[in-house]
Amino acid sequence: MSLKHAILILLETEPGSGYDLVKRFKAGLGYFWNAKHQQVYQELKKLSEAGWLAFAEETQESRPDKKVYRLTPAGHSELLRWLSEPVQPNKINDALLVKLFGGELTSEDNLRAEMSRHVAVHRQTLDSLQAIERDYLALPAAQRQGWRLPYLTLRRGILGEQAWLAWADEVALALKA
Amino acid sequence: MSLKHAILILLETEPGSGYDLVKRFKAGLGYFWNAKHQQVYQELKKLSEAGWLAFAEETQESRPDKKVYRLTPAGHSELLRWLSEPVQPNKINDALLVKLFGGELTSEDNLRAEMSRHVAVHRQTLDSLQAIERDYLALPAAQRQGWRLPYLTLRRGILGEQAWLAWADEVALALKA
DNA sequence: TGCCTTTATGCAACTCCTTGCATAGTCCGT
DNA sequence: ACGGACTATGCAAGGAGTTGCATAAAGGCA
Repeated sequence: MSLKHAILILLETEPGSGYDLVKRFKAGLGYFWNAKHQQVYQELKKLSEAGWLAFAEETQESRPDKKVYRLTPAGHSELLRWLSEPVQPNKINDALLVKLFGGELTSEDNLRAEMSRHVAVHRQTLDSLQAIERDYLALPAAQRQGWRLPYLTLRRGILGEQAWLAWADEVALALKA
Repeated sequence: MSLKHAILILLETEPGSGYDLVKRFKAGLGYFWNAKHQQVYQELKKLSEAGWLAFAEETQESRPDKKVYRLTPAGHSELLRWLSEPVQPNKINDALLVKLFGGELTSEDNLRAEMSRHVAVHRQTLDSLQAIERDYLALPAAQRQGWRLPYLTLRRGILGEQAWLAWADEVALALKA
């Protein structure tokens, strides 16, 4: 759906290679849009064929050559078009909840163990989001201004993870009884 | 991934047709696992071919005939196997956040309008989850016991939607300035 | 010297999921 | 009498995303 447009947004800010984009996904957008390297490369190819991106091959010494992609005017207007139209509310597919829903068929120990694995992951995610938040809040106000929208997405991550962990406490209580 | 197992869980509780399952998805599991009718039918076919489900064709008068699916012993043990092994933490793909992340390229009016559309959806979801919660809490304790695990998944939905709406308030504040 | 990680890209094959179309009788409201 | 919603299933085609493999050179560590 919007992997296309996530890529356009990242390249609009700054041109880069597929490899680059994967790293940038991990650093920022990655908290709410996941993509493996394969998908990024495939999408870059499609976006070039559609005329939304152009690339220049850069030969490098002591490193593999790379393709640096940037938006074409058509890509830019496609991005503006997409931004102006409504996006679909998100659909949730959460295997953990499927498991819990059917949890009567397995042991509570199993469910508790599963929950602690997930709690560990969510706590770590929350920690790293909060570390990013601290860095952001330490910036001078002028610089904060430029990142205020990405910061709102970060807040979504933080509030979401906190709610998740609060829920996990409820579950822990219920599974103790 | 686990649409297969969501179907196995539903049919383990009670056999049913594809059409049935779609309705049951909407009524319960649907808040955390989405599937269109096509996917359900396709999956039922695959699960039968894999030997995890068996079906009986029921001819009906004044209604189309239907296929009633139920678990085979192989399906039952596959379900137990799946429940005993860890599930992957959920990955998030949220187009709204992509849009907000790149929101500098569009107007704040546009972003505010987008947010209110989504707020409306989330408020409605929260309402209907809370209605289900009220019904659950009104049951006698003995009956509540049987639904306590599905109830925990409902709580996830409620806490998640509340956190989403709290975030939306933060966004509204930030976009006002 | 040998192994792992990083840089950098991609094919092939697959599964998962969506979209559009098709069929066909019943029941309900207007 | 007609239109719409409900019951019930499915094909065909395509888009989205995953998994496994392949290549290849540089730099760090033991």
